[in-house]
Amino acid sequence: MLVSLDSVREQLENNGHRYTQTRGVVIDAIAASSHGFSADGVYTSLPTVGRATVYRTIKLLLQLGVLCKVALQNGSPRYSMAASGHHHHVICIRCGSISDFSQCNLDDLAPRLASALGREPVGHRLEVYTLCSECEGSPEVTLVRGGQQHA
Amino acid sequence: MLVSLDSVREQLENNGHRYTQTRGVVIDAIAASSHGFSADGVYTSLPTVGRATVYRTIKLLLQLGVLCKVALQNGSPRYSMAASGHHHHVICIRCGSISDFSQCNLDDLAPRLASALGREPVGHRLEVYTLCSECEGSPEVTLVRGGQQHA
DNA sequence: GGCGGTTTTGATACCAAGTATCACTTTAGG
DNA sequence: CCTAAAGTGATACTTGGTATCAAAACCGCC
Ligand SMILES: [Mn+2]
Ligand SMILES: [Mn+2]
Ligand SMILES: [Zn+2]
Ligand SMILES: [Zn+2]
Repeated sequence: MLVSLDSVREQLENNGHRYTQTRGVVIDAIAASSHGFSADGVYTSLPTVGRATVYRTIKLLLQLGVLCKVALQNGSPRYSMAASGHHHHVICIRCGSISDFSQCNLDDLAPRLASALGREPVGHRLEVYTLCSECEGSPEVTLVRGGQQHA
Repeated sequence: MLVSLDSVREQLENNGHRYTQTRGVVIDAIAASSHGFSADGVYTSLPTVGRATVYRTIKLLLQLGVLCKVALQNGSPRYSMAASGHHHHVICIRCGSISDFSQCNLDDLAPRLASALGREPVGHRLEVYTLCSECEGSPEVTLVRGGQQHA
């Protein structure tokens, strides 16, 4: 929803990949997913698409920068549509929903680290865990396989 | 090496766990490991100890705060002895060696995020990837299964 | 529309990093 | 030494993902 499907198509085609029927199905499912979906969730929601294809498509979209891969606090991987530019993620410890942020003073983190460490960072990962506003009041919901999201 | 084995024993016993023969063997292996070891590496280095026990022991040491678990850039998990206090990790993208840092301006990160997000962070993970000084010059070494370390 | 080369797909098998079970062994303590 | 509790390890299972490879889809060209 939050990303133009046509732009994903362009991303694919501009990089020598085809926008096939099957990829369209997967991408539609991803676009309809909540932030913080699992690969297995996409797979089980699409009985017509093979497991390998779902994982391959997600990997491709990661390479193209269309998706972000993040880790829940327990390490379990989740995906969400990539915001443009460098950013990080806030992840709900209960429902696994993901939101982006970039407004903090992390832009100067890299140079600070460079001087502190005497080496150039070539990348970093920052994930912040919190209880999202939807989850704050509801003590019932538990994070389940596939990533439980709010109704 | 960098941590007192006796203190690990105390940690265990103070928390109602036994310092068994087997745990001693695993902990010795871990203490002798370089920073950034893999569970499987410990397992295969100890033919007398069962796989489940290696993983269980590592899990226990994580719970006790004796070990840190970090992720390589590709997501593969590695472990290292925990420094005391809140800190983060610098990970070599080539050899997987891990060092700690805490001196950056990340202490004020949490409150900044709290106000930026309107929610309290309950935790965060920051991992910085770099090429360690040992790896900087050597174009040969490749990161292999189990975590290739410097000789 | 049909051809043919390239890409993609999906079933299957496999791998990596663990966890659940459960009978057996250790251990601490009396 | 006996016993109850804790720990161990073989085995099977799970989750997340990749390698293979024959079959299917795609694309440009005629
Ligand atoms: Mn993102
Ligand atoms: Mn550490
Ligand atoms: Zn939530
Ligand atoms: Zn290195």
